[in-house]
Amino acid sequence: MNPKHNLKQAIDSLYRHTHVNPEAYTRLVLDCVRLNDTHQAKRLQTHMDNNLFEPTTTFIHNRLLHVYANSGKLSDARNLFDKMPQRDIFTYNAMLKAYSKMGSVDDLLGLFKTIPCKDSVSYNTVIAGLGTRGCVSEALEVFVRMQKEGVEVTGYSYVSVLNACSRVLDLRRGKEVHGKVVVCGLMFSGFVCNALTDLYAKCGEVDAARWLFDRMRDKNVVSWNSMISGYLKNGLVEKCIELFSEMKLSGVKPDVVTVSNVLGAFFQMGRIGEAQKLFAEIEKKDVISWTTMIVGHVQNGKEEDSLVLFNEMLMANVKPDKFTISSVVSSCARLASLFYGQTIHGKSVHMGVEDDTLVSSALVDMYSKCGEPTEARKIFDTIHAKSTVSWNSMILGYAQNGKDLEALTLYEEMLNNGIKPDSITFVGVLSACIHEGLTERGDQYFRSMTKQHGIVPTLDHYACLINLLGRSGRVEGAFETIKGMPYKPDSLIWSTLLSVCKLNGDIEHGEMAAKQLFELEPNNAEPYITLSNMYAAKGRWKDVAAMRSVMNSNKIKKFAAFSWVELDGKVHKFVSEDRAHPESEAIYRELNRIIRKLLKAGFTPNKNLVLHDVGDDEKLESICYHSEKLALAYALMKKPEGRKTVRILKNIRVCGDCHLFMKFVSRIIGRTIILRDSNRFHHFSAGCCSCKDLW
DNA sequence: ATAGGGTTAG
Repeated sequence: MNPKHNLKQAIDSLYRHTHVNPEAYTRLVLDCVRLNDTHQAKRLQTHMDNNLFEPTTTFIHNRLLHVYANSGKLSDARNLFDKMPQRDIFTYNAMLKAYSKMGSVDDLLGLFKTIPCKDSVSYNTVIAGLGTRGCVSEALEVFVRMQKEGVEVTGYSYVSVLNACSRVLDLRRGKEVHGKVVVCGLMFSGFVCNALTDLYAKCGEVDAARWLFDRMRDKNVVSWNSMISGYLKNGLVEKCIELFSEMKLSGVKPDVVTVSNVLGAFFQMGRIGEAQKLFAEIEKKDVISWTTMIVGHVQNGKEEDSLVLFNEMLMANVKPDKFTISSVVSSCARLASLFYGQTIHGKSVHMGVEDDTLVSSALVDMYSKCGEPTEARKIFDTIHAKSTVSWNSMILGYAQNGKDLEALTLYEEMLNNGIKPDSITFVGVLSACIHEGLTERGDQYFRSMTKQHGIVPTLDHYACLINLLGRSGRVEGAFETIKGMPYKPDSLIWSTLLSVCKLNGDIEHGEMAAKQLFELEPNNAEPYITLSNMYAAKGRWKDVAAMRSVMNSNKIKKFAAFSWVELDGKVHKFVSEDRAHPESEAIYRELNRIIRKLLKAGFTPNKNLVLHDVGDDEKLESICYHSEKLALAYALMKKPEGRKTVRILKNIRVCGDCHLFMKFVSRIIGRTIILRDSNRFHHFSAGCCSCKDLW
């Protein structure tokens, strides 16, 4: 029947006897090895200890050690190793294996030094262990030493050392090893050739990899996978899919690794349907293929589907790991779904992965993007070994939520803790300065990047600087910055300039920025709308009309705007002037009630923010029923009582009228509103917004 | 008498 169950029963019966003959132990330990069953191995060892059984050879203990080593049970391995009366080369090699899988590099090298009679296997194990930790020079050192000491260098040695090189993309040293492989005549070994193919592919020399691949006599599934993943890593997505077709014709059966690679290729091309079809065809779906599906959906803006997939994965009894959890957490972040985010947070705690860098920073990001910087901070404070990534997530979280001074304080704290800031850190720091209007301080931070931290500013940082200068009225300075950049300005730079021009009513520079954007992104309606609104603000209706006719003749469509709210775990989506919701009538009644209340309190809709120069009544109509207002009305209607915060999400930037509207609602109706638009967070409370009216 | 070390995917 079930071999694992049989083993358990055999060991159960062992426990009913006190005297056991050595052959029985030998038989059982071999079963433990065959099934790699650490649990039964431990029970077996306990039984031997309890009965003071002292084996005459090292064999049984060595096999137990091997089971522990192979399943990463480092402490069990170490305990057994420490109390073994005699040790031979098999003992040492098994312990080396345990360290190379789990322990520190120091432990690994420390043990290696003490081994009295190292053989080829000892060397190969250490080289492999060093390689998986990215210690290439150490791995190479051991490799050289083994040659000097006359230990036999085998295919195993070459594969391990090549793997070390490819892990850190060290092609120069990899090529030296390649030379040695040729001299030794090991080019016909499949393992060695696969490792070489992988090395060249990973290091960006796809053609060299393909050359080797084409000359391989017996390509196995790993050969194909190495080449397919090489194409994918180098962005040759079509080649990757093409080779997959060739593979199917070759008669080598694709496995779950092949499919995971090809899935990645389909997702990169947005061919989601094909990815789903391919995924459905794999019989044995593992964590990685599920996670690839989840990540692929998130990358293609299908966050809800990624959560559905996550559920299906759990139903299929595949255990998620830290990669899965961090990607579903970021799915929740992008959806700003506090409900699911908290559920998955709970799951991560249960799994014990919440302290992992990947997971914890995703959690900090999730709570921040749900407008909960205080919760984010709680997570941040529990992280044991905070990495640059952890600090970055929290600094950015504060900055996104209008807690700009907290962001800057945290940055100073980061420096005091001796953590090195990186390029991302400064995006957070600079945007905090922008919103606080700290022009001088921001400028200093910008200069400190190169001077004190050796970080080359990217276009993102220049965009922050332009924002910083522009918002303090120095549009000319912002423009000079663009001219002085070591890069060609991209659309981000020009749209940043355009937005500060709008703030300053600087039509001259605004037109210049818009003109660049028209060329860089001919289908983007944003610059047309912004420029048009700038003209409208100055009453230049002729120019407004001209903009509209250009948009019409070039068939430029506004990006569909929508907002959504999450109520009791269900997402409700609205578009402008939406009548599709089943409770539409009630929603409009509620919204009109709110509008009347606000008008009495002095709210004046800002009619200049409408693109079309239509009649005033019509303007009012189209502006009053923007999607975020409908979402707000729905949320207030469904949750009228209590002081609960209303959270609304919007896929594009909030307009000035809606912003003013929300401020009024927070004061007159007395509810806190968190509105996340495509750009940042707006916390409305008592008539004020955390963005300080700059966005 | 028995035993060990290596390649591919997020």
